[in-house]
Amino acid sequence: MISTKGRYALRVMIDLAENEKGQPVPLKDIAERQGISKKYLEIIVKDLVDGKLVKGASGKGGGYVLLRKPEEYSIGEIVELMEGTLAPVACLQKDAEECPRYASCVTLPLWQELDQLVHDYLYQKKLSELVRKA
Amino acid sequence: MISTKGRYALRVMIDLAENEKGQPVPLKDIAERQGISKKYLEIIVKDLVDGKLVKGASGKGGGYVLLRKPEEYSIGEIVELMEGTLAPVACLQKDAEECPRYASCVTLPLWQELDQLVHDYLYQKKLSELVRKA
DNA sequence: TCTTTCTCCTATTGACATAGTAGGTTAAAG
DNA sequence: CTTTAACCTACTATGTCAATAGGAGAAAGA
Repeated sequence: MISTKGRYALRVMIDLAENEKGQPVPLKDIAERQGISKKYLEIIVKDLVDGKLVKGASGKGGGYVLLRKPEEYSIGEIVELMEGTLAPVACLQKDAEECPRYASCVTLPLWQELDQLVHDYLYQKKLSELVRKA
Repeated sequence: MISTKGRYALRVMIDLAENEKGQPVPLKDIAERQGISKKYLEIIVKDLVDGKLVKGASGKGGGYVLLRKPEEYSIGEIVELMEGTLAPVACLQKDAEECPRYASCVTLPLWQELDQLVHDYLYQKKLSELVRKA
């Protein structure tokens, strides 16, 4: 299940794509438009900055800006950054400890196929597809 | 992310399909074969009984039996029973409180499509496809 | 009948994640 | 040099996960 962090982050990215007119977009404005506490958004946007998806500008006239064009962001990378993983089961996570049943596991192919399905869907989908054009 | 409950339940169902020879299969045997604590499996199997996926028989010679043929169980119904939902986001759960952004939500179609994708994949897949034939 | 072998039931627990809140400090523009 | 905004550290309530513990009740075989 995708948490608020992943869902809110996506809405922030969409908001940035919709409202950035060359100028940085202040978090306060995003919080108001989206109806999400600014304090909580700070945590989320920090992750987006650390993940190199957006850039922050301090001071008056500051705010956040996208680093690429909306069509160059996949939904998958946004969500995966926030959630840590898209894997449907623990054993398919990147840092998963090796499962002793790995070689004989009957259910593994099922989870792998599901993982692939979700991954493909979310990485093929671009941010630009969710942006309401003004 | 699918929890141990869902994954273990699936393994129990597979174990039942593989080892049931007209006789009930004791939980002790399943626990040993699968390397899962019998105590924990009791919780899981109780959910399977309540969900009418298996039947329990008390007393000596007792154990658990499938109520249908393996090809008549979809993986989806097993996992969904254990997890409560397959929905990727809270607002798509059956008992979800109505979201005030429902009508205008830009991300909703994305989650709906993802939900459909996962649902279709897991419901089309049958238990019989995971059973090792002796 | 009595013992064994099972299922079935209630309660508890440690660890961790989620979804925030609170209160400040630093950076930059005007 | 004041305003505005990002940035940083810490804290906390609540809930879920993944079990464990200790039995009671049901049914079959000796």
